[in-house]
Amino acid sequence: MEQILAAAWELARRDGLGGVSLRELADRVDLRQPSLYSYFPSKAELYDAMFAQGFQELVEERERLVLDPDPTAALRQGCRHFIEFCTRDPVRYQLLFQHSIPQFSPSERSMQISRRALTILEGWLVRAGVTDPAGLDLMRAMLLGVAGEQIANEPGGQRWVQYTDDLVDVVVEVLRRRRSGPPARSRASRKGTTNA
Amino acid sequence: MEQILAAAWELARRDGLGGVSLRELADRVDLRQPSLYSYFPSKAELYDAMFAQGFQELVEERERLVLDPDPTAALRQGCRHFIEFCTRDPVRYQLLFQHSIPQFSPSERSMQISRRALTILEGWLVRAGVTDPAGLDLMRAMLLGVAGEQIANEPGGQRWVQYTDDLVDVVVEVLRRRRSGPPARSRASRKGTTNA
DNA sequence: GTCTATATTTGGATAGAC
DNA sequence: GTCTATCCAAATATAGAC
Repeated sequence: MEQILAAAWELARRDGLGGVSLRELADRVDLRQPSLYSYFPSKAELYDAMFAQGFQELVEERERLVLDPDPTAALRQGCRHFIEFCTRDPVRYQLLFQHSIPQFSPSERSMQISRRALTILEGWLVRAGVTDPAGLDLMRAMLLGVAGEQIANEPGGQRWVQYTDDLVDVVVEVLRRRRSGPPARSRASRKGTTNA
Repeated sequence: MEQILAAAWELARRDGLGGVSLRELADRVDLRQPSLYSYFPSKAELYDAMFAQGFQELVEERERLVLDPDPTAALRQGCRHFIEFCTRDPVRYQLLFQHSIPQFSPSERSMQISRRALTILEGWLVRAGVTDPAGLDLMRAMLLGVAGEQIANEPGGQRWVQYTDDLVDVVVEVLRRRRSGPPARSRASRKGTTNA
């Protein structure tokens, strides 16, 4: 079962997520194709297991991180790890963070694991003084944006990744500004906001 | 031909990009399936035409924008439009900005159109005082991150979109800091940088 | 350019014996 | 749980007449 999942990841890395075929998957683990149905009632459930496993890995790696005592440094560290986690395995990134397999949507059980990962990030943010829920949204969007561009345009490189720390700092700063600063500028009250 | 592309987009929105079938596409335009091969030598070329059309739309919409005289306001405006452009049509976003059809990669002709779109964004940045090439990279990453999260988690909503202006400010701020600040802090020289 | 007819491949999934 | 055998559906693509 573990072997099946491992082989599925291998195939996904070679042929793309959608290109995983149960026939070849069975071959890889020395089974006949129908035998896979003893493990997964459908292909969608295979994807679901991969999804759960991916987030499980993220959670475990995050729990294993030895974080700096300084909360801001710890946050930077956690964010760098996340970017590295994404770029390390683009296919996993695709399954976990892009909804690129239309016939699959994660089960409730899998969603719970993904929420555990999110909760950890939230903890880092709170400890760094970011309590605004917007902080979580912004940070996620930013990190996924950086990871996505890095993967799409320069897999394995550093061109985007190198800015992670700076981006984290500034996002924290913006959120701090929104909290303490002048009553957050609304779109309407700002100069030059009209579109088209 | 125009009709074929329009029908293809409709199908893509309904069944996903990968789910576009030439049979049904032919039906929609009152043709038999093999007749499509008079228009496109392969399905990949159909995707390529859609890709080119999508970026063509972006370029034209950008050229039609009436921008604020203040360069920073104009930049924000352009970025807001981009986010709106992405969220308006998630499938188009997927084809243009995620590489989610493995068997397709854009032709040189299509890439040229996409580069025209990028050049416009670059112009906005330069006029707003961002000349560092990293500015373009970061801005793209941020915008795609926001659009992606918005589409994935709350299609049609504003939860992420509302931070667009702030993110633009973040990017500008990061670049300003790197330009003027102390000789850009390297990862190694910073406190608490060790991972794991 | 468009048609009919068909080739060819490849999926996921099921039935039923062992 | 695993197998053999098979089903069924769907897809892209080609051949050749009109």
